[in-house]
Amino acid sequence: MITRSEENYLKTIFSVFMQTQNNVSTNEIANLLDTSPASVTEMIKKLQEKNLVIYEKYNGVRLSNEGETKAIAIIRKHRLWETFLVRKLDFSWSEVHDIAEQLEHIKSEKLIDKLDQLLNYPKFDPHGDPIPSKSGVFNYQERISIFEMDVNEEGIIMGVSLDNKDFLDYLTKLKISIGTRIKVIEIIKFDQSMKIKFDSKTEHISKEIAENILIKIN
Amino acid sequence: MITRSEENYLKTIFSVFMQTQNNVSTNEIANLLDTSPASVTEMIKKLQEKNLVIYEKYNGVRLSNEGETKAIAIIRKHRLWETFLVRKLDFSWSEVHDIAEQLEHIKSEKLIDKLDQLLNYPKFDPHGDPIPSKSGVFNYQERISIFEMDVNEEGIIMGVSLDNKDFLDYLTKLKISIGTRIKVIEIIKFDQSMKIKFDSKTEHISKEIAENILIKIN
DNA sequence: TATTGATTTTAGGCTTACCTAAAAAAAAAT
DNA sequence: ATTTTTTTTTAGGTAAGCCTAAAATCAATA
Repeated sequence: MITRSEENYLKTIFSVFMQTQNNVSTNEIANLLDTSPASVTEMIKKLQEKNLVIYEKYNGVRLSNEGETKAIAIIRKHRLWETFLVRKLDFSWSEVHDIAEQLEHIKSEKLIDKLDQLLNYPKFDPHGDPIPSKSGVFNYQERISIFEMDVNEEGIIMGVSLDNKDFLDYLTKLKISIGTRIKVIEIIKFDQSMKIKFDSKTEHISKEIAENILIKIN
Repeated sequence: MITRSEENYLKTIFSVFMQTQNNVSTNEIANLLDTSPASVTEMIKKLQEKNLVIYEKYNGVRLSNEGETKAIAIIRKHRLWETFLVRKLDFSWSEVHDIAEQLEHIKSEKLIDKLDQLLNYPKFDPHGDPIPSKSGVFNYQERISIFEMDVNEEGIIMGVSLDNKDFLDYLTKLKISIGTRIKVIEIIKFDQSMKIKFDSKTEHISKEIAENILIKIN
């Protein structure tokens, strides 16, 4: 049996490894899970005992195949629950993260299969992140941030790289959501803020905002 | 903050007290929660510290008003989730108990409110048990077991008093469900088994089965 | 290359929720 | 009314998952 805490470690190691493709450091895990490095070392040893991670002292950790399978299953559950909360219970995309953090630990394969079916086998969650299939396959979509776009370039918003309530609420206020087609009008050199056009109106967004909105280029 | 384990104790104390109207004994809680009497004593003390129970050594325990409010909220969550699983995810009534045992501990008032709304504020769960309202009010329904009925008496099935998979699967096989109108045809003195008629067919059920099917008398 | 600084691990503790065994109290039976 | 049985509590222990402080190792720089 895998505990809730172990699941959180696996999920964290998975997502950091995804981004860096490098062994994940003790400190980084500690920061992300808001715990002490000492606790992380301890837990990593336990996960190693269970053959869920590959670990060498002072050299960071990465998931074993078995650990990766488990991590993907948790991410699948998290994203399916988020999709359910938004689509069926009318939550906004800024509210669902914390609830899904709890729901992702519910143990019932059948429940997830039925949820998947109810939602008609969604490929992306409300934030535009891919939902792995039951067999663990992700439907990746090449995306870049608005910040990486040039003046006059156009794109369709495909997701966000930050799951923070204030950020998402601000996007909602601007009426920016997944599927919105945008065009870069101007880039202000001084602070790297950007003027963008969408739905026939122009808005001015900061660098921080631009960096966290992801688009697919045509 | 109230832990998952504490919630399970409150729920257990509540449901036993409901049936007996007496202080609940340490042993009984231990049996129901499949734990040792010593652990129960320990936990009860903790709940007393938190003002969730009223306890006197060697004299059993009952819930305080605050404890009762908490217990009812958990039961509400459990029964709403069961209703959701059956109605929206097509689970059978025999499958939902264990999953709801997990889901009932999810902490989000808004989630429960939205679930309640999605299900159109149900008053009874799939087993015929009342779902307390948000304010904690139960919609009681006087019920007796088939076992208490006399020959030729009729009634409508309103629920079951046992949430056991084999029992519920058997009822499903017999095509007995909530709403079914039945009539007692014969009572076999020897083993107290009963012949009952419903949907224009006659079935023979044991005492154990009859005791756990609840009807409302006309 | 030696030293400084950052990271990681070890050592020893704490809390929660369990446990068993023994003691104490209550209830039942003689 | 005393003894026996049952129930409950106390005492002392365990594992999981966290902690801090100190030691060990690694990395960076003089």
